[in-house]
Amino acid sequence: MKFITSIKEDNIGFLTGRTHQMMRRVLFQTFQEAGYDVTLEQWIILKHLWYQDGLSQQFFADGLLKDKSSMARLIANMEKKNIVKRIASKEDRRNKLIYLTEHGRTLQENLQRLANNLLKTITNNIDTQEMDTCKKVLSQVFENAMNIHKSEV
Amino acid sequence: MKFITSIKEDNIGFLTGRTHQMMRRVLFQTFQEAGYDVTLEQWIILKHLWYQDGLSQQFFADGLLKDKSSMARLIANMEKKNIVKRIASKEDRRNKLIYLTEHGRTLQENLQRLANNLLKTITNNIDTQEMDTCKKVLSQVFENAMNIHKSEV
DNA sequence: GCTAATCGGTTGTATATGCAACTATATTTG
DNA sequence: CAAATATAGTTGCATATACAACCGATTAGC
Repeated sequence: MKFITSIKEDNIGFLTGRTHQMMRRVLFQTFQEAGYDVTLEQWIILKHLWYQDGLSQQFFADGLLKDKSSMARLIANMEKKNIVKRIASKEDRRNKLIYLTEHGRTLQENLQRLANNLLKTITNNIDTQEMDTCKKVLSQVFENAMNIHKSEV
Repeated sequence: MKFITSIKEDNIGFLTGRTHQMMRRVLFQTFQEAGYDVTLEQWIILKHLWYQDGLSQQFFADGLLKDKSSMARLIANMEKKNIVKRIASKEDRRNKLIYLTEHGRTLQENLQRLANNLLKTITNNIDTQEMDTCKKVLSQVFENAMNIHKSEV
């Protein structure tokens, strides 16, 4: 895919979108080339499951700010790939709790390594101070946007 | 949609994704509430068409770093809404040139105003210097990611 | 000039996402 | 306690995205 410089934008919205999209692609590509069919979104879920599993779909939907239907399908795809399994909670049968499968657990080490290396490569030539500023600004922009989002409900 | 603080990440990839997603939603919501059924992606195309139309799908695909099939469907959706029309080029009959419809042209003033106001609100409390640093870092991250992307082709 | 390679676009398949409507299961309330 | 309300999840529909396979038009190479 070629990059033609004709189209330029420098507003923060465009830059976050473009950067996110490219990072998303590169991460997926990195996983694929290592033989793992795992998307960025699945990987984010996995990271949390490695830390703690047995949480509900709704928990992830709330925590990651996605619609519950988006989360349902994301998890369904992961179940299809035998990375996770869903088990209805006995305390509250509405909840479906997400657990790693054996296979899902084995992915941790390699995916983590691949992702860490990639992040290192991608942020290698960037000043730490400036990166922190960037993160701070992004967090503030995010919060501002979320406040509008909420207030318009 | 509630925000549960249980899930925290502070790596640049997660932050750009989350921020982009929220800005995308809020922009769409703002347009919708003003009576315009226009997505962020459609709006980006529109901005360039207002500047210059009669360009091919492939031009936009290259310039915005999307697959040509993604662009084809994005433009098709805009055509369905009668915002743009596609006309095969006479010089090179492979090219489909994108033109604004009358209706598409009338959107400019209001959408631009809505988007500008939104951006102002969202970046209101952010230091200009820090915003510039943020943009610089995002651009660098983007380029780094793109170099990996290209190199792995 | 003819064949091969390239290019622009479309379509099928897959993933991610959100809204709305719906089901089933709690919880709240009168 | 029964009825109303709230919650978790699923499904239909719509959008955006990418890859692969394909078609038709154009260009390159011999």
